Amino acid sequence: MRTREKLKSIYTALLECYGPQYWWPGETPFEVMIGAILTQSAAWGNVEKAIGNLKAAGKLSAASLQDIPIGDLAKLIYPSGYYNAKAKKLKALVEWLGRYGDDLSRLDTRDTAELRQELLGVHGVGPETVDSILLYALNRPVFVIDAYTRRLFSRLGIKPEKDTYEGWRALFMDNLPSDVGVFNEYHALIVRQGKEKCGKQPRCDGCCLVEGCASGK
DNA sequence: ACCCAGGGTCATA
DNA sequence: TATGACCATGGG
Repeated sequence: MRTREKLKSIYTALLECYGPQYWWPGETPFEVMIGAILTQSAAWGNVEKAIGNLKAAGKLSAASLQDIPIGDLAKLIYPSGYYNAKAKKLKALVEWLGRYGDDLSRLDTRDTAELRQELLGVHGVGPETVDSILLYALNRPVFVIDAYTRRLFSRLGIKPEKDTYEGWRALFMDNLPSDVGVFNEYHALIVRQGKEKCGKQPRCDGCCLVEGCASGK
C-alpha cells in the first residue's frame, strides 16, 4: 500500500476509535498562541493552571503581557514549569505581535511559508511551536510533528527519508490533502492515541491500529 | 524514588 | 551539524 493510502487509513481508524478531539483547547487565537509556548515539554493540566492564573490576573492579552514585569509574569505561569524561560519566551512573542499592533487579523494576508520563517526567528518559537500556532491559532494548513508522531509512525513502519522535523513534516504534507480540518484532527488524534495506555505495555502505539490490542476498538 | 509531559536555546566539538 | 546541559512543576 502506498504511503498516501496508509496515512489516510490510519487517520480514519483513529477518528473512528476516538472521535473528534476539538483542538486546540483555548477560547481565542491569542490564548492558543500563549498555550503553544506554555505547553513546551509540560503537561497540559499544568498549562491550564498557568493560563487560569493569567486570566484571573487580567493579563491574557498582548498589551497586558507587554506591560507586566517579567518576574511577575514568571510567577503567574509558575505551574507550567520552566517559568523563567517561558516568561522570556512569552515576552518575545508579544513583542513580535506588537509589530502588528497586537492585531492578528493583519497576518491574514501573509504567505504561510514567510510567516513561518518570521515566527521561527522569535525567541522560544521552534518548528513544532510555530506549526502549532499556524495551524491551531491562525488556521493555516500545516502539519504539526511531535514526539508522539515520530514514535507511532516509526513503529508502524512509516518514516521519512530524512529523520528530521522537516522530513517528517513533508512526509505528511506531501501525502495528505492540504486541509486545515484534517491536519487539525490528525495531530490531535495522534496525541490522544499516544497518551492512551492499554493493559500490556505502558505505551502501546498500536491501539486502535493493531488487532487484538486491549484498548483497541 | 523515578519517569515523563502537546520543546527550545545555547555552548561546545 | 550534532550532541548534551539546562530550563522546573506536577501527576502517575
